[in-house]
Amino acid sequence: MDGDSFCGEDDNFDWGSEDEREIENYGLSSSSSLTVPGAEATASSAEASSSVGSSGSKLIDHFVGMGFPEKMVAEAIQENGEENTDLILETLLKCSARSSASSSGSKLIDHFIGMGFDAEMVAKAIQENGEGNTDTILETLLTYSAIAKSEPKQGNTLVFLSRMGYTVEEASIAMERCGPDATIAELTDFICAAQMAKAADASFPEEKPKLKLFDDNYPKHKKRSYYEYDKWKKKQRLRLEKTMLQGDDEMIRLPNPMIGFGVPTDPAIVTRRTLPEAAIGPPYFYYENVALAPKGVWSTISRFLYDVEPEFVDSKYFCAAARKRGYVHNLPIQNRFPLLPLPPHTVHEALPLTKKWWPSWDTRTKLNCLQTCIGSAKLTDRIRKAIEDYEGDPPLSVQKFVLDECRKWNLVWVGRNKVAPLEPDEVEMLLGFPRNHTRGGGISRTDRYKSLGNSFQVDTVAYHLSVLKDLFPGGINLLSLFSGIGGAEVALHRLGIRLKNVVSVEISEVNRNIMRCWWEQTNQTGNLIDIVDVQQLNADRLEQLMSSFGGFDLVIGGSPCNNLAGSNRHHRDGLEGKESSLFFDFCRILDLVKCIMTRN
DNA sequence: CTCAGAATGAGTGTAGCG
DNA sequence: CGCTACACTCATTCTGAG
Repeated sequence: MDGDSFCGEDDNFDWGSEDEREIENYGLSSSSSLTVPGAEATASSAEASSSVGSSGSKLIDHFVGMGFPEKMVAEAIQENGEENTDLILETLLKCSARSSASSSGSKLIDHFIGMGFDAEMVAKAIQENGEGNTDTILETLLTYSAIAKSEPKQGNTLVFLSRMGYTVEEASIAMERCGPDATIAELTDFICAAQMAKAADASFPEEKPKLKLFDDNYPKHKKRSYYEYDKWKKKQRLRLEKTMLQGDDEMIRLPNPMIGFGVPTDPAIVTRRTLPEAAIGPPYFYYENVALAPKGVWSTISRFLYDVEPEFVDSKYFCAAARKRGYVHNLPIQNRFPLLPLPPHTVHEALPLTKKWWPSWDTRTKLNCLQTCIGSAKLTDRIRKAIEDYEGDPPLSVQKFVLDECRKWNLVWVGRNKVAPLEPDEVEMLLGFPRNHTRGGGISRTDRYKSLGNSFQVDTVAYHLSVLKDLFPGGINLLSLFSGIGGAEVALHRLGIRLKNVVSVEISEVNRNIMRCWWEQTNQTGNLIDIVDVQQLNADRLEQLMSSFGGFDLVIGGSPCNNLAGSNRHHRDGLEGKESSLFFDFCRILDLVKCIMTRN
């Protein structure tokens, strides 16, 4: 069943190749020097690898315990020697990939049980889906376990890895090998090493390697198994190794001031940069997310986006509200220009009516980040009551209370002793959207705040995208992922860049309506295609779309920040969180677009 | 059912200071 | 350099009113 295009028929695998040696060393370096994230998992994985090799039989047990047949293990050990467990594992992976098509039902059951699912559940799932399709079996199992609330962590990890494009088999083996507490980074690196071992099977000199992707059913198996991908992963891994060896020095640090490669008011010192070769378009891409994500997240994002260094920018240099975001893109950075007219840069300029009521002891000139929730009426009432007892300035303690709340909720002064949250249209204006962009059409006030809070700051993004105007005088074809209320589209439109064909992927119906509305109101001459779910966007669909208008010039999107954002008390799970892991769909789709573009 | 209000801190980075 | 205090954060979940 498995296409296994990277696992060639050639049995004469060169175990001494350079790649292999890197893999060989990799386990050691990763377990000895990975400090963040997940020191626990590292410890357990180091323990696992040191516990084997003490005796031959123990070694066999080890691999048998991972689900490999004893005979296969024995042969692999004979072939590679006892010392090198990593090489043994590669051999086993290779062999089991080959024999997976003929795997027996009981082996399959064991396989899923080994993943932590209940035996009865597994049997049922296999019966339901047949033995052939492990993917659907897994989905069924995940559904069961989601219902049963059993093993949510493992289930999530598997879903996550599968979303990244790995097969269930690869993922589950990695999970077994790295232990239950392994971080996603460790798991992906493990899988990567295994894939590279397999990729080395394919002879190297081919010049048009990616074509294999399209001859078998890629989207069905989601396997990212082509030469360029492996090359890419190799670079990523080398970089990761380097970062781990050098410790925290290589961790991505936020710039201070957060102006990226420059802002209109503070031109950059850096005007040139050298992009990694793999990052160079077409297409151009532009990825956005919150700057203050948990540690390690931006390293991973950068690593998955061709090692491009993120550009961290605070939108307070573009408008009257802060918005600290990281942008990973391969756009030129010379000759940027801002949208005109320049938006107001202070609260007083943005909201002139507040100036009259603004007390001298509130020294704010900028608002904090515009979020998805607003302060309540009760809070503003408490603040009024706290202040109105005093003739002049309230005591410092009261001032502090009021200021803290004002900063936390972005309250502004709208009357004597009266503060209030921003109105939705004020948020629209601050973010660079046309007035009433999100108003009407059946959207509630709460939803407006939510959609706006999740959006781009248009002036900031437009500044970065402005370089496209000269590059594409005739307009661009745009693939907009996680479009939301259309921040990217609005930015390009305001830059005067014609939108020829826009494929917009957005799961929220109200947001799609907002976008469609804007599209029609602004008399666009191009073509807008809606897609609901990024996960529907597979190779077939992309090829079909791209063949009709000849590829995308720009792939843009900010994937969900839910599990990265500091405001999230409940599920700040990092990139492997339920929503935030959609980042890997951005990567997957960008890779596909890149592939299709280079082929044509 | 929708909608709005209220309660729910941790994680991270930074400025200041000895 | 380490320490401390402080500031800030594209949110989720529950509850009650209508």
